[in-house]
Amino acid sequence: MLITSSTCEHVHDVQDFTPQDVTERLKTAKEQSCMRGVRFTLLRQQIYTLVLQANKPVGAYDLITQLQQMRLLDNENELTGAKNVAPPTVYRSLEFLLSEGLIHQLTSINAYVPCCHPRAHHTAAFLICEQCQRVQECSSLPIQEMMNFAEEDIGFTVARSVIELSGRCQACQ
Amino acid sequence: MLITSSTCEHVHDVQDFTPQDVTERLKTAKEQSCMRGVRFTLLRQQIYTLVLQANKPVGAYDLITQLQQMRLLDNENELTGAKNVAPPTVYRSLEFLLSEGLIHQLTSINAYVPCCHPRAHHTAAFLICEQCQRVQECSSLPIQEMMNFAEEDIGFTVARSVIELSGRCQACQ
DNA sequence: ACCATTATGTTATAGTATAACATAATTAAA
DNA sequence: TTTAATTATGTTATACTATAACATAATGGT
Repeated sequence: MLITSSTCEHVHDVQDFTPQDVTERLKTAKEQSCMRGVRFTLLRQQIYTLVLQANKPVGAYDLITQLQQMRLLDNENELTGAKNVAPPTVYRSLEFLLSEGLIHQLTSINAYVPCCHPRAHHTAAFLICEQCQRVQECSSLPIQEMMNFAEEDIGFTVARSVIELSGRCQACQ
Repeated sequence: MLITSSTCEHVHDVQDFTPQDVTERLKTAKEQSCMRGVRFTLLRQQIYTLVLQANKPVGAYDLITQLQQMRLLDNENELTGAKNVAPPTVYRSLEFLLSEGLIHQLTSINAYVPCCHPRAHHTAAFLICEQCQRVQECSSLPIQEMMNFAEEDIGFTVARSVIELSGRCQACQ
C-alpha cells in the first residue's frame, strides 16, 4: 500500500499515493467517519483528496486555488454550487481532517500532509527534505523516549507536539 | 546565574533573568560579537535586551511596539533618531540574534526567547507551558538520540530542527 | 413538516513576514 | 582624510497565513 523508504517499521513516506491508494483512503475515511458519527462531506473529501494527491506538502492557499479551479470546471457543465472559495472554507475542512487524524500539519512550513497511518491522535516527528520536498513521518522509539523524558523526568504534560526536522533525505544526498 | 527548574542538567528555564543577568548577557554578547567581527549595534542590543527582559516568549510585533515606545520617550529628551519602527527593523535584528545563537525562535507560537546557553548553533527542544507561558530549553540525551536516529538509521541529514512541546509545566499541574 | 444542529458561504480583517529600494553609518583602502 | 566598499537601518509597499463574525444552506432527529 505505502512505499517505505526505510527498513525501519515506523517511518513512512507520506507521499506517492497511487490513484488506487487514494480511492482506498477515501473509502476507509468514509467508513470511519460514519462510525464516528461525523460527516465526511463532499468538500472535505475533495480537500482530503487534494492533500493525498499532492506529491509534496500543500499550503492552505494552494488548496484554495485548486478547489477554485475544480469548481470553475464543474460549473462549465453544471452551473451549480458556489463560485468563490474563501480561506475559511478550506481552513475549516483542514481542521476537520486534522481532528479526524487524516492529515498532519507541518507548522514549520505552513503546509499539510496526509497521515501515513490514520488513527486516533498520535505523536509523530516529520523529516522534511528541502531538496525533493518529500516528507517522512516517524513515530518510532526516539520520539516516544523524548515524550517520556518530558513527562517523567521533567514533569511536563505534553498536550501538543511539533517535531519537524528539515534537511536532506537519503535519496537526495 | 540561571534558575533551573529541574534536576536535569540540560534543561533550563529561559526566563527569569535578573537585571544583573541581563547586564552580564549583554556584556558577553558584546565581547563575542567583537571577537567574531560582527557588529552588536545599539538596535540589536535593544532588541536582545527586550527579549531577555520578557518573562514570556515575545512576538516580533510586540518588539515593534516596545521599541516604538522607547524611541518616543527618548525623543522627548533628545529629538534624535527615527520615529517609526517598521517590521523589517526588528526582523533583521532577530535574524542577527538567531544567527549569533543569542536567541531561539519558537516557530509554533511565532515568538522568540533568549538562548539559555549562548553558543554555536545547537539543537534544542522547547517545552512551552500554555498556562504560565514559561519555556524550558532542553538539549539533553533524548533529543540527541532522535537526531542520531534520523541521521544514522534513516540517513536524513538534519539542517534545521523545530522541536516544540506545548502543555503544562510541573509547577502548573 | 418542524426544529435543532452542523456545515458552508461571505465579507472583512487580524497577524506574521519579506521584497525592494533609499539613506545612513561603519570600515578599509588609497 | 577623503574615497570607496561594505554593512546596517529606514521606509514603503505588499505577500502570505489565518481567523472573527454573521448569513445561508444542508442534514438529522422528532
